[in-house]
Amino acid sequence: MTANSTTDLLREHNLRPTRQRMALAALLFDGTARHVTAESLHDQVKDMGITLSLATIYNTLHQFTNVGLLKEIKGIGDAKWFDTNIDQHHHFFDISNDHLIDIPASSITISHLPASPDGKVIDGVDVIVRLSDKSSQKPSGKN
Amino acid sequence: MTANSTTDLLREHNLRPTRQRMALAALLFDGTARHVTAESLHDQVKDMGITLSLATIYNTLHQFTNVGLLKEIKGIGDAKWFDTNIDQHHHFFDISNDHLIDIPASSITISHLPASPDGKVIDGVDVIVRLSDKSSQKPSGKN
DNA sequence: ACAATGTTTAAAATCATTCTAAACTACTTG
DNA sequence: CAAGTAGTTTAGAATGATTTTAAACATTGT
Ligand SMILES: [Mn+2]
Ligand SMILES: [Mn+2]
Ligand SMILES: [Zn+2]
Ligand SMILES: [Zn+2]
Repeated sequence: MTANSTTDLLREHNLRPTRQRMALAALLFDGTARHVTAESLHDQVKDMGITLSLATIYNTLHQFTNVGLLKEIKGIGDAKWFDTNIDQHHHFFDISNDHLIDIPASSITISHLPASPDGKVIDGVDVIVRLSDKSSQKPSGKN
Repeated sequence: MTANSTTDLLREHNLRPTRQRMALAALLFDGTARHVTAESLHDQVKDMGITLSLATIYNTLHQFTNVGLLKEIKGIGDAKWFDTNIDQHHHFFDISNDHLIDIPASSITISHLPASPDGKVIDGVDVIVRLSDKSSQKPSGKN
């Protein structure tokens, strides 16, 4: 991704192309699916020798989310995650290394969902499939 | 639920029937399905005129979880929830009032789940169906 | 260049949760 | 019923993720 297309991306979303936002947008929107936390992103930019405050990371992640460039995922581990895949989809969550893997909404079928309570409407469905290592077996009933 | 059966319940799980644990167990294990956070439970006992510290609520919720009397639910709102329904099941989450409603695992069917990555095994599947009020429509494409 | 507005940042604040260590209570033994 | 021991409760401090504040700084339009 060129510096120029990153500038355009930001401008198209009414965000000034500051040094900080350029760095983060270049990292995030390189075309590959990414799942980051504020901390993981902070560490990633630090590793590239770029210094920017954690508050800016939070600001920027929220701004990107507000303009529809990112989606927020809650309920994974202790921190909030941000997802460059903004399509409605689900996740594998590998608890052994805190990694998220996308599951396209189309590759999962949920049937027999009970009717919503009266006056309520379904806003969305989130499926999280927890993964662990084959070796570290869950304790079974008898032992 | 009698005071005595609450005592027995605690003893069966090697927990001394203290005043605090008796009050919490009586509230939680009355046979109805309950979803609580530490704060909501704290407020509930306070309303009954019982005083006990938030640290004790946390301690007790964890102890009850450890002995299998409760199940912890993560990923709902900002706080941890504890569930008196310890069977594997799913949830409706009403975002307008922060209420959880159980969905029995048997009343939902998930098919076509992609294969787990190599060396990984499925540890569990959590489905959260977000509910909102029929009136408060989500903004649609055109308006 | 100038003003206006948007952005970044260090530092403080917030909020849920956990930890610490001292006071207290329940259970056991004599 | 002591007294001892182990388990429990609690206030308050600590933690960790996130948000807020307000002052410095950068970008944009004129
Ligand atoms: Mn960091
Ligand atoms: Mn409270
Ligand atoms: Zn994703
Ligand atoms: Zn439940």
